[in-house]
Amino acid sequence: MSSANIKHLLLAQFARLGKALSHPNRLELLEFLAQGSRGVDELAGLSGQSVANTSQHLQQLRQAGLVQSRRQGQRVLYSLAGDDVVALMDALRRVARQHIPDVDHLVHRHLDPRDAMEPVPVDQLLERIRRGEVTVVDVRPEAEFQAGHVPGAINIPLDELEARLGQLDPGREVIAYCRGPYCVLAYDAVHNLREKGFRARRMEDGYPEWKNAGLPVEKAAS
Amino acid sequence: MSSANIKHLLLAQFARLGKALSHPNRLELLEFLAQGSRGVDELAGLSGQSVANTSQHLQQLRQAGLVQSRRQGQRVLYSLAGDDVVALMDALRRVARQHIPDVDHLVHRHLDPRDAMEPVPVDQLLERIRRGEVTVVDVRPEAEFQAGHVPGAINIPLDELEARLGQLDPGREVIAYCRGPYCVLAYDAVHNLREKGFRARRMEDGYPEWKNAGLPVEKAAS
DNA sequence: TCAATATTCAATTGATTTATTGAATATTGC
DNA sequence: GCAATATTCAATAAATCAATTGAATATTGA
Repeated sequence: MSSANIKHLLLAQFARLGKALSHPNRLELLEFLAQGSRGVDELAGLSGQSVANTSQHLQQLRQAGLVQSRRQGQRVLYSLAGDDVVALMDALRRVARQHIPDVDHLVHRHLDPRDAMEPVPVDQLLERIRRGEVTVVDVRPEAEFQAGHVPGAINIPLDELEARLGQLDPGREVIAYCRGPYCVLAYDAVHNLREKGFRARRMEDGYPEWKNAGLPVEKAAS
Repeated sequence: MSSANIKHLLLAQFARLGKALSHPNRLELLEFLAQGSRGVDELAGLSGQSVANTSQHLQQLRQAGLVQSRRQGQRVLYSLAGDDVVALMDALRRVARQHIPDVDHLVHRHLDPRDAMEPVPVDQLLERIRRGEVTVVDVRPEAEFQAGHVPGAINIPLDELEARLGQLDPGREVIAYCRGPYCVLAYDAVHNLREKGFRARRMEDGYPEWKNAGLPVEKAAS
């Protein structure tokens, strides 16, 4: 086999990977999976598409090598193929933010300028949690929270934030986080909390990055 | 605008990036561009496709934000949008190698096992070049060499290697490199050189990574 | 074994993508 | 201004992809 042929075979394989990343639905599935294993039905619900459609997208992701599946009883659980997939998605987001004006624009328009200036770095946060200096709020839906979350965090999905403000100590700073650096839930939460008079900041990055950094993780009792 | 809408707008933008990475021809163009600026005509020649086709792929890459173009006289010069694009391609290759059995297989089948074991790390190499301990051979085509290469390297395209063995000092170790960690030219060169009795190893990674690491670069006089 | 649940397969339709071709545009050198 | 060169645009046909629908498969619990 000639070098040129090998080169083109390799390029074809890389392109298959790119193709898997070329549909919004699949990217959304990858984002959910970055938070933990999920069944097809569950993913269909989270992404708001039909089960059959979800299944087909998942199979494309699996054929591309981005996710893997294992059977557990009646259900088939999907999960990311490895941490390097998270790194790949991160590289994708980074390029998008850097070189597509719309992306940077969309993100910035939707956040209080101070939020952008004061994200809490992940490494400092762990120490502050241990000292009990901050209230950490996970604003993702309950299902995602139960699959794994930052130790000591309490789960208040964004929808319920206003109704459950009473659970928060007004004297302590609140740190909000969600699915990742581009997840806007945390931005919205910080914005709302500040309007109510809380000191609030968002965690830089989200749960997938936290988990991926090897930091401790807490799970709901099953 | 609701958070959900923003999220889907962002996903659509990320997907556009993925789509740009979903065709082998475009990936090949990106690999050439990782070595320096090139004109459309030149890229068409290098990748062996029509000029019109090349132009259209380049425009897709530009719309996706992966490359940029500037006019210089009659020609339009294309180049990568930034270093993060190299990082993205690297993440893509890494995932492919890790999770697509064929890719790892293709790469390994084509190299002498010792080559895999003894790649020369880039950081050590610079010092050894300065001390004149090694002969560095750039096995890429001449046009790519002239656009930029490792300081002190000599250019012997793979085709000409056998005919030009006389230019190499048999007493000095030869280090071969080409376009990147997946470029097979360097593997082939090392293999051929060893058959002729030379001590030869390949440089880990290739010219784009060398340049991207901020290491010194030499260019042909223009 | 049988019904119930979860997932996958298969077939269809409409939309998108690719390579090719030839024409159109922009810049240089005369 | 005019010819020559480099690049881009526009239109086409073949190929591929996405969402929907209904059927098929596999596992659990009775």
